[in-house]
Amino acid sequence: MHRKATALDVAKRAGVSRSAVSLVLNGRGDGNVAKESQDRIRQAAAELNYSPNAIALSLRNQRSRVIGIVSDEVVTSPFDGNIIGGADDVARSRGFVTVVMDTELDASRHEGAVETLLDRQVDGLMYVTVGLKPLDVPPGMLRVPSVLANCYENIPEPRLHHVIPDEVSGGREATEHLLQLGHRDIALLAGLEISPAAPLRVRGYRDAFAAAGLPVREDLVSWAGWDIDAGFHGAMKLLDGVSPGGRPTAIMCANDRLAVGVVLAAARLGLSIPRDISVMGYDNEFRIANTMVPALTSMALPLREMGAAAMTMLLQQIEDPAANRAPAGGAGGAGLETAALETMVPCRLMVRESTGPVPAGR
Amino acid sequence: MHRKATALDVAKRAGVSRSAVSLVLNGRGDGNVAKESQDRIRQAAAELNYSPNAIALSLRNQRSRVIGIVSDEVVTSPFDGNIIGGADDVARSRGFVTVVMDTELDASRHEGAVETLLDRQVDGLMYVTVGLKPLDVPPGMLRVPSVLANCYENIPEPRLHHVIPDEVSGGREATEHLLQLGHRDIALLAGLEISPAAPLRVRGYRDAFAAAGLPVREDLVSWAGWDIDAGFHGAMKLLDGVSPGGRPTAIMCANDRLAVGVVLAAARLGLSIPRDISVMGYDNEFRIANTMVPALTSMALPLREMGAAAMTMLLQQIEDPAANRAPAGGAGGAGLETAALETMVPCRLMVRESTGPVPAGR
DNA sequence: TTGAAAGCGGTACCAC
DNA sequence: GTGGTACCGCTTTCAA
Repeated sequence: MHRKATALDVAKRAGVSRSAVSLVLNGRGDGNVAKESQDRIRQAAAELNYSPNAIALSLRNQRSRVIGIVSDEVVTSPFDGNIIGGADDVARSRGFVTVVMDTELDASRHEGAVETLLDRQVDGLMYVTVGLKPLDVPPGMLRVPSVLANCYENIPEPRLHHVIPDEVSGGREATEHLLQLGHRDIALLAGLEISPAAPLRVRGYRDAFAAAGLPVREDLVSWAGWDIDAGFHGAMKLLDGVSPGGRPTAIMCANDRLAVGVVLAAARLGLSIPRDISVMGYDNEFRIANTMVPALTSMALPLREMGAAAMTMLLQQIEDPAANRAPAGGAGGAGLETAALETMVPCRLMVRESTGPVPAGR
Repeated sequence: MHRKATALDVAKRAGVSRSAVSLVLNGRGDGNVAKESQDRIRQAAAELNYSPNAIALSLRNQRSRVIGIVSDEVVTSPFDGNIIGGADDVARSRGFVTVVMDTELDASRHEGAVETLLDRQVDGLMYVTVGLKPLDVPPGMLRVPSVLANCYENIPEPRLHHVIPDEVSGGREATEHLLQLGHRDIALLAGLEISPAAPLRVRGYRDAFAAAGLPVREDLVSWAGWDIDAGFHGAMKLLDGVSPGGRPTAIMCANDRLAVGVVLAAARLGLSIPRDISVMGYDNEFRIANTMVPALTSMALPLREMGAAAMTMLLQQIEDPAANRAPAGGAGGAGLETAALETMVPCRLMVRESTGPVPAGR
């Protein structure tokens, strides 16, 4: 439990000055320090297990090579953690480390988390949410390079870049998958209307029908909720007591949990999936979609890609401050700043066993 | 986007010295600084929006009031995030902040994460895992106060305190719940034998039978796995084609996902839950156990309590270095160190709708 | 080729 | 009651 070795300890052991240690260990030894001294320094450092004090470095260099990630509940909820995984991959590959602070959905803590991180000299900030949502950006985020992942500024002139999934085409491609299988009576359990993602997925559903020149059966579209029981009851309403000819041949769900409920309802009713009815999920939740019986066809959110894209933009801003930020309402701008970018990452269709051709005769 | 105000800026504006600023803003003004100066200092600080640079503070004070949390995959997996939530609650209430680093199950990154945190002067470290498991403690953790949550040192003389759930009594109480409902033929889908938690839950199951003076039907116990499909196939094996009199009246599952599979299988077979058969989950997974149809009776892991308990022990060590750490193999010990403690937190039974009395005639 | 010294932003001790 | 100054660990400039 000894004090950690400092550069001075290394210098003493090698019989040189602190400056020499600094130069050598930062690769600027050649031309400045004698070869012999270099070897002694490196050896002393190894023997003492020396690594520089990152705090002192940050203070001196005014940058920390740390990226702060603030999240509403990515750590504590079961969802969307891979955004952070993807972001961290990119950060590490470029010599940065990420630290995460979770505010457990308490909006009053967002700003404090940002200030805490700022006081510790983070070089950049990333805000990540569970589920697509608008965000009131904590003011501190405007003081350093920052990006948003899975959320966006809900104002006319956004100031920060953001990366979100392309929910409309996700919804459209999911629907197209079913249309291609011959389905026409495709019910939609649409999540909750007040959530930002759900209406976009519904729009994609409508777009697919429109592009195919087919009408949407409005009686088959409902705002169900997001959970297993909502899927169950939604499916019962669609299927229970309805004649085989009258019921939908496919049910598209706004997430996998709804789909679990649908599959459960179908089982209760003695309906076989996908023979009697196809079921489509959304989110491709790990260890749910792929382990259901039958395994769920689902639309995967590009979580890791989103995190990676957001981190890439952030590091770009940090390392090339010229390409920095959008005009902040016009006042004080240097005039050369670029507008805030919206990056939409496409979703990926995962075809599994819960979808199949439309039953004969339909 | 100006440089942040420093104590010197405040001092100039208030017409005093840096020392005065420091004293006043740290509450030691009275008796040292004139009331008038105090007011001017406070006002200047407010006007400049001054907050001290945490990096400089850490360097000066040799402590940061930051707790580093390293995890194998709590951030990026769907599980056990509430351990961190509970830990963070306690840390914040005592004026510390937590930062989390997730290594995504890559053991080669554990040590690097610890060193990174150590280089940033964290005052303490906590290691958190998804699922109970043994841990090779990264050596760096022995250099500052540290605790383990949901994991433990698998060696004869552990050096760090750890907090884990009481899986044996969890398994026992779950089984007792079913026994009390009159069940005797209770199947067990036991997870995976190689995972540390599963055998403990099984032991609890056996303990409950033993305490009741009842025999365990070994043909009903199987290592199924952890996922929905495993639960489904396990249940089919127990129920499909078996006469009503020959099948178990209850199925206890080592987690909720298995239970989902069991419910699904029962639905396929036209069996009603809990009328024909009771199903018991484990973990009380949020938005799975409580939203299943029927809602699952489950054994809740005390995640928040575990995190809170671990953080409480950690802060205790930090603030009272006397009560510091267990003997590290005997060498160099000062003789007064306490042994590493194991804290077991009880699980909580959540009774819902998937369990009921044993069917008449059984 | 090397070492001395300044400074990053604070705190705390010590003269005045 | 006040301000000067050393120091935390490191990098960088400059003089020797």
